[in-house]
Amino acid sequence: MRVEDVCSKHNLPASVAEVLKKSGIEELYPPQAEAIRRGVLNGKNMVVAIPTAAGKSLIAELAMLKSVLIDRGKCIYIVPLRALASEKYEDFRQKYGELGVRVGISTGDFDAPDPSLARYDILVATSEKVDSLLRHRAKWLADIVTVAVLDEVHLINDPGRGPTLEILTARLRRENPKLQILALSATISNADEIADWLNAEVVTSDWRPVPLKEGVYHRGAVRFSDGSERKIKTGVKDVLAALALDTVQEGGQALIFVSTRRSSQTAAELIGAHIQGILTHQERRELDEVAQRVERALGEPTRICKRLGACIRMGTAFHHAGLYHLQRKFIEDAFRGHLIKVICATPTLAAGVNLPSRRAIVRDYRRYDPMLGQQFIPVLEFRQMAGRAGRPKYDKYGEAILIAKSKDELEALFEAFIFAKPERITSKLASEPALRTHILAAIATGYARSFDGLLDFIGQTFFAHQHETRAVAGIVDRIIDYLDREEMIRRQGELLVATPFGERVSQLYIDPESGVVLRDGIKNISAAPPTELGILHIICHTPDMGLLYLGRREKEELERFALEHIEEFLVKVPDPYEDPEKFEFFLAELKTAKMLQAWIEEVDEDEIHEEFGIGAGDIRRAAEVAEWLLYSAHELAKLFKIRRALSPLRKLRQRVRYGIKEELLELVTLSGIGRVRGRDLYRAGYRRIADIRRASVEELKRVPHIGEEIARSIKRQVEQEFEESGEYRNRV
DNA sequence: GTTGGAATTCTCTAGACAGCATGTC
DNA sequence: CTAGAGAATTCCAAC
Repeated sequence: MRVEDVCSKHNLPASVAEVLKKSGIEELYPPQAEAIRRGVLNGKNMVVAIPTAAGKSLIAELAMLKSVLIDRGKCIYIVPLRALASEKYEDFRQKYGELGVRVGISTGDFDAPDPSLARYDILVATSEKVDSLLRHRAKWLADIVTVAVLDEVHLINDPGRGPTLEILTARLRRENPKLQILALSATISNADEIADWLNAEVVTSDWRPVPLKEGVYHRGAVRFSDGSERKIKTGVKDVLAALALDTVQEGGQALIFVSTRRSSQTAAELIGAHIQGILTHQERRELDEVAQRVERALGEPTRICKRLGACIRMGTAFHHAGLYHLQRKFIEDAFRGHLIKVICATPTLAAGVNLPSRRAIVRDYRRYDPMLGQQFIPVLEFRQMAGRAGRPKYDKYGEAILIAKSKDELEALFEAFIFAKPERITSKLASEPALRTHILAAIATGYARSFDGLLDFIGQTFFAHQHETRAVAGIVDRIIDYLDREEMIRRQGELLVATPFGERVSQLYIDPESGVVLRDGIKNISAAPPTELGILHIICHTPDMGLLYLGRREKEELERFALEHIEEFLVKVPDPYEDPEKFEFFLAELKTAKMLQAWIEEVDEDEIHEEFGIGAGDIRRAAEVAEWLLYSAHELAKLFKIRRALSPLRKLRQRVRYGIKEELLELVTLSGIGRVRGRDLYRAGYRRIADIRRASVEELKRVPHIGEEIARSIKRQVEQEFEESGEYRNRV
């Protein structure tokens, strides 16, 4: 089926076909053609469950273009990751911008100036962001959407985030019954069940644009499921290095999936030692540039940065969430550019951005679970890793390889992964934390106003499709009691109404439990001003804050530390003997709070890495969440009129945001000035905005990390400020 | 004593969404 | 209760 014919048949302008032709798309893939035949362009709902890279997105794109260009419709494209959102946003804008289609993006870290759909035809957003938008302007947004795309719907299976996806889908549909829903999924075994729920057609297929050979390595050879075999004879002893080298020698690349960050690092180093030798001079030079960029991604290179740099110079890299996101991006780009030959990654890469490779090696197909020990990873996850194999246009076929250590294991791996059916997706909505949040939101937005209304609302979710709605009646009842008791809602006869507290908690997008913790914490601030540690601990006590891993040897010291600071905590410290488990949690909270404190004391990232066992990426992520919670605490303090708490919370929020001591707060209000440059300026004697106003651009340029551009920019800013008000802000 | 390597014991374990108001290094 | 990789530590032989 040709794109051109599809366009003319469905009244799409010929320019659409031209635009797609430019991206190399003229002929539709079989699953895409199937979707057209089943009526995606006639407004049919559709579930598309096909492998990665089999062209799911284009199906949705055609449907969106039809809606936008012909019916003046508005579309939202919902993804599970920010990185995916920006990838889609760039892609859509680049491809369809010239058709006059206005594309916007809205995620927590990157928001269009006005994410209202009025300005855009297609809005790309994360599911939580869409949920949040619905909470702020419920009806209006849902009203105007004509096409909603749920990318990676199999995320419904995720206990933490799946419920959000169900809820927002149910809300969008109820608000606009004519809404066209397109659900895109990896191959799963119950796509039909989801289709049934959405009243949709199903397209399932195993078809791939680049054929995939799946096999298991054992004793010097890979046995593929099609019966073929490939001997690995590189002369290298280490199996992993041999498998990588084998494909690199023939001009391919390899992605290697391991289960821990540590493994990814050691594997990248080990393989690098073998790859290094076959790099050309040109490649070495370019790799060195990449390595330098990675090392300079954040101020002074830390130990991890240097290790990563060393790997990159050998043509390999490790990739995990401990890295700073820019570093990850550099690595991904260099791999796409065929420069980096091998990436050793944790599962980050399996579900992340598009990054194909000729060979995908799954070394660790087990993962540790604190409850259950080592467990096989889900087939679905293996499929996503394997699906990365095969670069369109470059490789004749892709190879996905598991590594067996014995003959028995060889057979077992074929059974457990290669021939196995992917799991069934099940709703995780019936969990208390998930329902707590969404029930409050439903009441706060007036979407449901009674017990029956709530059940009715839950009745439209995937959960109700898989179970009886009544199965959650008990939990719903308990949650209503809880919300009532904590004064987030009030009962007026049968009617349920949100209090201002409940409403604010719902809009802040925090867990109701977090709202309670923050409220009680700040109410405990007595006459004496709270300490940094006390506030940071409250933040970490909240279920929204992820906690750092508590090492065995750290406990004693933390316990001592807790005792020394026992006066500062704003909650009752649990008794280690009465409730050891709770006490463990407390220590983990304390460790996390200490880490944030180190961050705002401007402790070297390298030192934080050493002491707390986390990388730059982890620090930023924790700081980001903490900042959001500090803002929330501040808002609640306003609501409850706890004046004493306002200023400390405001200051701390800014400090956590930038990772700075209080003395830099003023400098950091300048755009372009953050943790590093702020400290450099301060050290050079520029401690206040007034100092900068007195300095010349030439003088400022002498400060480290400040060049012509930045110097001019901050000069401009301070002068402007002067003109505007005659004095500058003292406030934070 | 020192050194280098093997053997043994010990330790630790993936990922990443959200507010708000504008810009990190 | 579960498992395996990698780091840390101990052990031991050869000098």
